[in-house]
Amino acid sequence: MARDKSTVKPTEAELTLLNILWQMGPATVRQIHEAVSTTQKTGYTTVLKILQIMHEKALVIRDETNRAHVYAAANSETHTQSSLIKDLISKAFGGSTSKLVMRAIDESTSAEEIDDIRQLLKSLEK
Amino acid sequence: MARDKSTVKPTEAELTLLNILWQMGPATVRQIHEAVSTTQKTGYTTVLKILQIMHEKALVIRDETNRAHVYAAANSETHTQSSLIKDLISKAFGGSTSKLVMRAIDESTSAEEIDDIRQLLKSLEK
DNA sequence: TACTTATTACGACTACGTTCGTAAGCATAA
DNA sequence: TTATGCTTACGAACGTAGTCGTAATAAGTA
Repeated sequence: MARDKSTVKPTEAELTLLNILWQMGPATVRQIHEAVSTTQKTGYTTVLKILQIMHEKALVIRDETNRAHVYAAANSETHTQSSLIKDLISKAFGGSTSKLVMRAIDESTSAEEIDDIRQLLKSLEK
Repeated sequence: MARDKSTVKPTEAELTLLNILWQMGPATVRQIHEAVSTTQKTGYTTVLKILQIMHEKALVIRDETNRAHVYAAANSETHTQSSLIKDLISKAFGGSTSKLVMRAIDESTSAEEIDDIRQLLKSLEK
C-alpha cells in the first residue's frame, strides 16, 4: 500500500540522517557523510543511497541546482517526533498517552526534566 | 551481533502477538490466532511461525507438555514498554524524556489523561 | 583538449520480516 | 488398524533495509 507523506515512518538509518539535517540544516551528501562519520563508519555511497531513497519517499527534499545536490528534511523535527510517538502509543500503549508518560518517567529521569514536565502541565491549565 | 534478552526489540507483528498474550495470559497458537483474527486476516501458520521465531529470540516462553504448545510472553508489558520508549527517546529525542513528554501531550490528549499525569508528578514529589 | 577528481546513478548482495504452502507427526474415532 | 483432522516443523517466496562496488557524468586543471 502506498503511504502518504504524513504516515511515512523513517527507518533507523533514515532517522539518523534526519537528525543530522535538523541539526545542520540543508547539506550536501559529503557534509552529511562527514557528520555521520563522527559516530559511525558508513560508506559515502551508503549515505547517498539512503538519501536517494528518502527522496523517493518524500522524507527529504533536494536542490539539484548545483552538481552536489543539497538535501533538507521535508518535515520538521517536531512533526516527525509527534508522528513517531503517536505510532508508539497506539502500538504499545493501547492508545493511552498517560500510560506512556508514566513509563517514560523513571528513576533515571533528572530533576530538571521533571521540572520541565511540571511547567508544561502548568501551562496547560490556562 | 547477537543481542541479549534485554535489548531485543520486538517487530511490529511480534508486538501485536505480545499484546494479545499480555491480555489473555498463556495461550495456544489456535487461541492466539483466533484473537488476532478479530482485527486482522492472518493465516494460522503465519502466527505459528512468528511465535516460533519469538521463541528463538526468547521473547516468549513455551510449555511443550501437551501437543498444542502453550505460549506466554517472556517479559512483562511494563518492561517491554519501558525498553521501547527508552529506545525512542534516544533515537528521536536526543535522550530527553521531557521533550518526549511534551510531544506526547497535545490537543487530542483527554483531560482525564492529563489528570493522571498530574497525579504521577505529584506522587514523585514525595 | 586531455586528465584528474568529485559526484550521482545503478545494481548487486546480505539480512531480516512477513507470509503461507506443504510435509510430517500425533491423537482420536470408526 | 486405518482414516481423518489438528498441530508443529520446514522451507520457499517476496518485500524492505542497509551495505557498498562500479560505471557514468560533470567540472575543473594542466
